[in-house]
Amino acid sequence: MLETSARLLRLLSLLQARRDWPGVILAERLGVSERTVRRDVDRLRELGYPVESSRGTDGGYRLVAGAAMPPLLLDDEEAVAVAIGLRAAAGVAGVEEAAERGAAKLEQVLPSRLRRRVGALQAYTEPVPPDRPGPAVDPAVLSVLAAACRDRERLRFDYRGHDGSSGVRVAEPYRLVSWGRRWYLVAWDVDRDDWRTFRVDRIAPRTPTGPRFPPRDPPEGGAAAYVARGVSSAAWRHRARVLVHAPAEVVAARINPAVGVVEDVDGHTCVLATGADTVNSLAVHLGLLDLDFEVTGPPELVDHLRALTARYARATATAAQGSG
Amino acid sequence: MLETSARLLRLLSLLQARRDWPGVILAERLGVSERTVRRDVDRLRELGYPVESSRGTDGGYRLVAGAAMPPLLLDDEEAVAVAIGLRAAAGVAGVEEAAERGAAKLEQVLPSRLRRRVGALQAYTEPVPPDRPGPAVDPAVLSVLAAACRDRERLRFDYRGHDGSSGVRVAEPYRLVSWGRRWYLVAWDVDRDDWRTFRVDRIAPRTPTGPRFPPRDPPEGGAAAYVARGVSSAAWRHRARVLVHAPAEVVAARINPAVGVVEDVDGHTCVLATGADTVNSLAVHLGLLDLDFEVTGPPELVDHLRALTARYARATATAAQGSG
DNA sequence: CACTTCAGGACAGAACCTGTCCTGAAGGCT
DNA sequence: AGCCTTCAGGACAGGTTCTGTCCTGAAGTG
Repeated sequence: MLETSARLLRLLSLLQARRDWPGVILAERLGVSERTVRRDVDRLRELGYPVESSRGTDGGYRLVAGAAMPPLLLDDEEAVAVAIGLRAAAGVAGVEEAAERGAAKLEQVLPSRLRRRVGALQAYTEPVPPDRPGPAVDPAVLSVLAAACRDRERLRFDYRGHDGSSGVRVAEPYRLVSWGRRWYLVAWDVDRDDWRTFRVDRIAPRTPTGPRFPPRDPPEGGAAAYVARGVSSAAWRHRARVLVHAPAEVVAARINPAVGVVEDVDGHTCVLATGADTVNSLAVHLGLLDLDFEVTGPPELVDHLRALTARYARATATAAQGSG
Repeated sequence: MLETSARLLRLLSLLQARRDWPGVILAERLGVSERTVRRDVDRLRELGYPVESSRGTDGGYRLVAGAAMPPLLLDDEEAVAVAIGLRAAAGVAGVEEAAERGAAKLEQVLPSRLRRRVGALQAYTEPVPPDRPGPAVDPAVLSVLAAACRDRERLRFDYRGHDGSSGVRVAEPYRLVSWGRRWYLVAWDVDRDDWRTFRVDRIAPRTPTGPRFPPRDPPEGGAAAYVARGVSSAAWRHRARVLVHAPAEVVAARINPAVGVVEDVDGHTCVLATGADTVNSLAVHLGLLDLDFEVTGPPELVDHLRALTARYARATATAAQGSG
């Protein structure tokens, strides 16, 4: 009977909406006998959607994850949220194609009143156009790498250099990190006996994975900070080591870890190793520290700081002297 | 027969995956007669999921949006994308609760191999914790406002001021804008005869909506820029009008529109009206212009610029004089 | 006009569904 | 241990639905 099919969907919906349902409540909600509810639960199970049950006080039924994705029964608000979210997911490396497909699938069936709401919510949610996407990353590769991280299994993979050459690397993976537009793998490079960061889009894993390895102390600050330091500094065209007249922890608290590394000197001064894409950015951002500092090099930074000093001096030359 | 239910879900899945299916192909895919396919299509229709059809060459069936959300049949990759997207959607004002519910619903049934993939993809996708959420916005209010914008219908609403008072406003809505953690409505205020920006969380719409109105020239630069100018400047604790020794278009090209307004003076100088939360930020960011400028007030800014100048001068005092 | 496709009735035969009634079993609390 | 809560599932009668086959009708397109 068609009502059987409809009821199965409603049952699935109820089971998705909340964890535990006693059979008698389900029978009330579905308008059938408890025996029929038990039959329906069996039907869901035969369809591949596992329904667990427990007896006794506070017993009941609950839907759990099985081997297959069941149909997703969403209410109006949730459907809107999924539509919004799929738009956002389209910008995430590794899932953009699936997100586009999912979005198309959803929009095809979204009731018009919900589609209007999605349109409203999406309007100007991201007023600045997203950066162009990074290199395509095969989701299967990400999956393999993620599993190796979790299971602490040694990896062997072909790794393409930026010059096009390729070599085999052996590594003990620690974490995957999404930074900016790219995915990175932070791993212990077995041959180099040190931590390394690998671009995921340059990795071609070899199978099978290798033997398991014991956990290792992670890089200082964790994988994200490690990648951030390596990636940002790699991108900088201008670098400097600046003596700051303040304790290291004060300086560290004022900067984003991606901006630089702070090294203590004598407890009340420290060195900030930092950089930027332009010498002006570098010079100006030092001002954001709001702390005294000294720069002795590189020469072009010194020159620019002197020019900036002169500009700031001219800026206030016509202002009244002193102030209340 | 249980197979009827299963087949309906498979049919729904096929119809969601692609636009047009001739009946004979569906019959092959589902392993039934074409007559049964027609019965199944009728069953979907009775369940509230409209299936359109067309006859003749290139005819076939397609699923369209109806009054209700059908079950969403996602493949593995799409399910991962939805899970990722719902996490992202949880940060969007107006849908965070529904997104959390949707995410919980999905994770409850996501097969474990997909859950691991979601975990991998989400790892460090947003290394910086999101700002605390803005005021709750009723999605129904957003929906009403969005519909009024689309249909160009005059609105009447109760509007709470920041001091708690409330008054009735009459406006011709133009756009909804999400800026930072809040939603804004940009509308023509009928009584004030000018554009205004309204905080959506302070709006209580009155029904019914009013008469339609003809389209009006939008605010300069569009609604988002309009909100950006108004909102950023409202938040600034320190403001300044700075004379910049460069043409207005050069200066405008170097700043984010949210940072300030540029007014031409004489073709080769202009005034930048800008601001920041701290006097140091204001002072330092003027340096990012990389252009000569003059500041005559306010006094605390002048003082700080002089202090900054002295700091920059000290910074290079020990460096070698001159450079190649 | 010919070919493509969907729409849907009629029929025989097969299969399924439901509510009722009942026994059995497991979990938790006293 | 006993009692109460819940799920598990068989047996049965009665009723309903489903399927494939066959067919006519209709609409769209070239």
